Amino acid sequence: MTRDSSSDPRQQILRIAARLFQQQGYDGTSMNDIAAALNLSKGGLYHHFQSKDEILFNLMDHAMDITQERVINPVLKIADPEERLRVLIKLHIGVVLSERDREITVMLHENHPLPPSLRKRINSRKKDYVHFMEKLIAEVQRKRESRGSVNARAAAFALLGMINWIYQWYRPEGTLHEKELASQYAEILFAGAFK
Amino acid sequence: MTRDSSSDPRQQILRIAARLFQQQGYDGTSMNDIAAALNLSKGGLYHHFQSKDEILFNLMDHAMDITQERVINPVLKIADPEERLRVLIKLHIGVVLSERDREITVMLHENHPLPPSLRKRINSRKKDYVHFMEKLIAEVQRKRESRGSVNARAAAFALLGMINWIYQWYRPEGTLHEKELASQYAEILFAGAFK
DNA sequence: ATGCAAACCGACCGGTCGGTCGGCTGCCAT
DNA sequence: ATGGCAGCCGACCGACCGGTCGGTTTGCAT
Repeated sequence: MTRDSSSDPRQQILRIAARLFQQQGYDGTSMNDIAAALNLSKGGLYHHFQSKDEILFNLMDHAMDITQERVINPVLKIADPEERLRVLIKLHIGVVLSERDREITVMLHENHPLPPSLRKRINSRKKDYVHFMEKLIAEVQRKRESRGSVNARAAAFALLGMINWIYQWYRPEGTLHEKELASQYAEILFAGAFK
Repeated sequence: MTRDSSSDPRQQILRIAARLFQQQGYDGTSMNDIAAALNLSKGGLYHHFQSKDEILFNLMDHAMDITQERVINPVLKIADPEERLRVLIKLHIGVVLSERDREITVMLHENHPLPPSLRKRINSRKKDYVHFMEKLIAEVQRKRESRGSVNARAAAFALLGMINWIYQWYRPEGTLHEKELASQYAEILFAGAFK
């Protein structure tokens, strides 16, 4: 198999880089750090990637792949819009909090000036996701015959903010955990905080 | 007047530094950049601040001062809890979007490893703010006799996320603007997106 | 006018960064 | 056996970084 991700050196480099970028930040992580964590020399590392920017771009692109596969695709199989939205919230939170998918928080936090063309490709994928959320919310609104007092676009950004901000404060040793967080956030979006 | 903020060189340095940090990031801005923007040499700049870290700390501390004066203090004058929460949302959004107060977004985004003691002071002020929000939400819940199905703490983090995330996507030339954003977000928190 | 401290300059330092390069090594097809 | 090439090493480069320092300018109190 030519696509074994565990042995593909590029995939492995991205995994390690994601961990380091998340822990120390993009600027705070040198190419030497990455190479050393892989038991590799810097020269050896440059055999697989042409630049640090290329690593960051592929990292972020991979983060969007993860979102596609672990959030969007599963959700698309659900027929009922309301249920679809609830599951989306749960899965999106799961991905943000996942110990494994560190690429996600790197993508959320780092807005390093990538070369414009690469930057546009990432931004475009992000926008697609917002639109997906917006349409889903609008669909639920239609089905619920809500008075339309809330703009679906604003609601999408609100939901995105709630969830994506979690990485800024979440600590595993804290009192709030993934499961309740998902149900709480869903409750807020569906009925507000004061039902 | 010894406390004229417009002529106090330290205040002016912080203002310029905030603008540069917001535009280029903390690591992407050199002490030379800051000095040049002030028509100053690097040596001259070090006459006012001992280190780059000291600038960042004072910037963040100032951001918390702004939050105190422009959000918390005005809100404390309001008697009715529900009205207090609505105004808090509006004022907090105003501060995040303010062209003038760039310190806020720098504080939101940069989590550069400050010396632990300084870091703790900032984190402590942030925590105070979360607690303030949480208590206010709990107060509204009590007054509304809500079924308590939503945890006030989770709601506080959700609200904080919605608002603080705005700087990540907001563009002045876009369709969503400050005023509607405030009313939309208040509506979502109070009654959900599907009333 | 003069003394003095705050403000400032610009050259400089050690160190680190992203990135380069010439050459070595081990595997695989022929 | 051998040619070729992906994978890798480690020494190296120029640029730039945060920070220092000795000396000069400036403005104000006396």
